[in-house]
Amino acid sequence: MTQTPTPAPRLTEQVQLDDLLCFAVYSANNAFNRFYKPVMAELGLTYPQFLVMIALWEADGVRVSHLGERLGLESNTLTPVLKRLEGMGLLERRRDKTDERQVLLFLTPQGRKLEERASGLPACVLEATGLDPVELAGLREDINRIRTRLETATRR
Amino acid sequence: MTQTPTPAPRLTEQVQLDDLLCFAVYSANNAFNRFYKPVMAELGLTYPQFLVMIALWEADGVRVSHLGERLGLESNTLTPVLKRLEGMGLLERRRDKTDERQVLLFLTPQGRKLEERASGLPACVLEATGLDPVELAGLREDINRIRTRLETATRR
DNA sequence: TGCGAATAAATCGTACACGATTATTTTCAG
DNA sequence: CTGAAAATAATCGTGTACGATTTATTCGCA
Repeated sequence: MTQTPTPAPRLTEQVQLDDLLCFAVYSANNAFNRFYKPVMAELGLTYPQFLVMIALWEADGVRVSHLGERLGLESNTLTPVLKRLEGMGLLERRRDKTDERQVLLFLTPQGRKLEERASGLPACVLEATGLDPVELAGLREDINRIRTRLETATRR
Repeated sequence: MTQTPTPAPRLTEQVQLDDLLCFAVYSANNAFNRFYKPVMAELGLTYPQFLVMIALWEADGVRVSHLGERLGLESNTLTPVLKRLEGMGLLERRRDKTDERQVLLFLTPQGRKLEERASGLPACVLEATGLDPVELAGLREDINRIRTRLETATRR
């Protein structure tokens, strides 16, 4: 009846790299980055800068922390990006007069104008992925569900 | 009959940030990073370092470029990571005697030993995502399909 | 054989991401 | 009314990603 505890099986006996959802997401994110790079270059933006601009095209005059909630980022990441976008003349960072702790983000006319030049992008990406919009929406929801689960599993 | 060409609709009228598959993937990747960070810290690794180790647990003695194909990365990204892992004593970088251009990667005993300490991880992640293995496999395949499509759409 | 092309990895500069800390301003309890 | 706590953004250091270039080595072929 004496029994040595069965050792946990080796990790690589349990899963291969290609079995890991996290690796699929990691690789897909890198692939999106590479795909977007030349497209974004025409706009003079990086991919994360583009995400910031989309958020501001939707609604500007918001606080840095608000933008951060929208993008899932904090000021340590956003501040340098926002300064670069400001340096390009696409937005303005103004301290809120009624609460000087806060910084509000306003698009410049030039920043608004950029939206026109980006209008062809959704179709372009849709074509690259080769998915019909319904499939795409389903996949997006599945991925968002995972993200939510990970977030609740992370904070403790 | 004279007709001004209809202007392309504003990008943010076509899509919201949350409609974008790329943003879902971007956020999910960040979420995975954050989820893994404290777990990886126990192993003394970062998340990308962990991916490298998995690849090497599966097969070591390989070239840098081979590892790069496996991970979808190139030497400009891998070399610094590999040097850190070598500095930690987890692997060795040896120039191939028969072709001095190539660098071969060998796990040290310590590098192999680390695999044991990581054996609990797959279960841990499975629990965090809350998916059953079948769903997870389906989602993984969908994401990989997108990645492949993006890659072929990127090279030109 | 020798030399230009090809291959493999490393190096360099820029731009995120993020934990930890800091600086500034506001809030609020006593 | 005041000083400690909270809120907000910025700063700093480390570690990826990646385009462009560089260095070292091997290959191919005239």
